[in-house]
Amino acid sequence: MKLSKAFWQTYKENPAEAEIPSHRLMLRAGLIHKSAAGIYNYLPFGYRVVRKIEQIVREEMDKTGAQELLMSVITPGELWQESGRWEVMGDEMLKFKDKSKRDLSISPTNEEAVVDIFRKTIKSYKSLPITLYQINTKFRDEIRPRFGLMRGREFTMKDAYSFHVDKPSLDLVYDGLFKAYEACFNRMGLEFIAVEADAGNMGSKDSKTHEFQVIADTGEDKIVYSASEGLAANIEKATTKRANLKPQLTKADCTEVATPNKKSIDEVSSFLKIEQQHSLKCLLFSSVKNNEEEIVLVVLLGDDEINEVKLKNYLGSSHLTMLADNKIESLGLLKGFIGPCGLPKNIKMLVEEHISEDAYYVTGANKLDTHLTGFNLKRDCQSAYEKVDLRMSQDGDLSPSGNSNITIRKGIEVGHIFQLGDKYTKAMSTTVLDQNGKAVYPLMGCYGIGITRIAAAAIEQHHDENGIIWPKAIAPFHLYLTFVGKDPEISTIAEKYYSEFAQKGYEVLFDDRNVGPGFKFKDSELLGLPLRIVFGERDFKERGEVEIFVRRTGEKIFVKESELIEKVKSLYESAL
RNA sequence: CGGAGUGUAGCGCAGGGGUAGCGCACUUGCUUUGGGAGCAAGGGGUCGUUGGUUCAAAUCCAAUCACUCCGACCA
Repeated sequence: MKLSKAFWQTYKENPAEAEIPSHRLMLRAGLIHKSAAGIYNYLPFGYRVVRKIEQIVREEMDKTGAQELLMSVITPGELWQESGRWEVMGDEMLKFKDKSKRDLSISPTNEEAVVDIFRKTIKSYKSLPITLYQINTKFRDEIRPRFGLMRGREFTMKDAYSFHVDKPSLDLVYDGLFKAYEACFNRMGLEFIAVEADAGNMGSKDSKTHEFQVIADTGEDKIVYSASEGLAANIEKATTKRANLKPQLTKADCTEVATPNKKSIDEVSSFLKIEQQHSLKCLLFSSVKNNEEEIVLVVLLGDDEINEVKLKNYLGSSHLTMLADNKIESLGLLKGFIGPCGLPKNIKMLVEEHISEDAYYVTGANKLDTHLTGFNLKRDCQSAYEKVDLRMSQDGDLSPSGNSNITIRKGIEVGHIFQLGDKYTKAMSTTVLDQNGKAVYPLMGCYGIGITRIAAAAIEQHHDENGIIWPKAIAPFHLYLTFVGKDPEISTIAEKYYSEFAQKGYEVLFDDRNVGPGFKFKDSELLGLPLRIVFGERDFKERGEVEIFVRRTGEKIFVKESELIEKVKSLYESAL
């Protein structure tokens, strides 16, 4: 590609709308344009990256025996009504009507559509297992789209669905796709971790589910990680042990103390001069399950945070929110002085596992400006309670065995695989005949990769102050080639090598623009191709040397013209 | 949806009742070629939209829309 003919424009200034590196750099490097909030146009150079990512995913999927198809972007409403998700998906699903008032949606995901295709074709266990996948546009009307391609509303996803007669078959395919995902992200040169995840409302409780997280500081997910124990889990799911826990075991009477206007754990503990871990934090939640509301009191150590995902899973609630202030008041409780004693009857009480039944704590007295000291759960609490793991893991925690420290890293979720069980086949009355001629609901797995999000994640992980540093497998071109100087001889020889490299199979971006060298260098570094080759009047005419610049290391290597092709070959092959 | 903020040229911004501005980008010419060049000449705007106040509104007021950021969602 000759740059003088390319549809490409870079920007010197940072766009005001972009906050994180990938978004900024993709806009500055002329890869994408915003069309509306969370909706982007992919410009030619940006689309090349997307296509490369797609191609790697396609190749690895094909290797597993999965078969590619393409489902319509629009899914008829009746399929969603059949599975029961027309309502469940809520505002996230873009719904509309056609001219005959039929309900339609722009697919946020395709379980319903693929089950419908499946059931029209497959009738026998002999056809199973089978895995179908597509690479297609999805639309999710996110509550808050942000960070460019990182959380767009419209995005490209690879979504795969597998069908099985039994769990061993599902496990086998699941593990195969797990490995295929690892292969994809390795080929793309991404540092990632596969973590145990929360299934959300996708699968049943015993289903396996893993997320593939690209490690990056701007990631929105937290990963709890311990290499030595093979622990890697999304913080939503992770169970870890507290380090340095020193419960207050000296026997004490349960006494009321005045704590005028001291409401937070911070305020109370410093007022009473105690450690925060010797106080109890009491939080009220409203949990909705089967359309019935239940009020739940959660008791945590003072310096712990609640993990709402764990709470929601434990309660099996469909909606979970912190109880609104006016509702707390209507229960006769006082925010800031809530405690486990003297609660209204219909409140369910959950106590975090790390709270010791032998220890004495400070907690709210359910009385204005008053706390209790010397509170012991076994002795002083009248209500029944359940002990549950509900805390958010913290940096400095220990692994579940207690033998090693964990670290918390931030990640960008680029892939997620689930075992769905028979949730959708059952809901949509889809059966196949097994060996005994009996109709059974096939089990399903589903497997997503965020294609366009990967482009952003790769930049988050690989960039510097000058621009993008593409991993070579997904760079829009392999080589950037240009010349510096006015002499026509120098541009002619550069152009000759442009053809020569192209003939050898490289994708070459030839910068033949009539602009100064600084301009070319800045643009090339912003775009971030792995290698830059420069024919400079100075070096080439005086010493017959050509410069090769390695974007990732910043290294400049000078070679004789005769060695150029070999050197580029070896540098390119060894590049990440 | 709650909270905060921004809308003026393609991009980044200034201006603040009376003539629409700057830098970058763009066009033309000449010069320039190893780190986003110089000179000269140009093109480009319903100042987000609608309504109000006023002799006069980009500017004041109101409504509305869009976008960005912080919280519940997810590839």
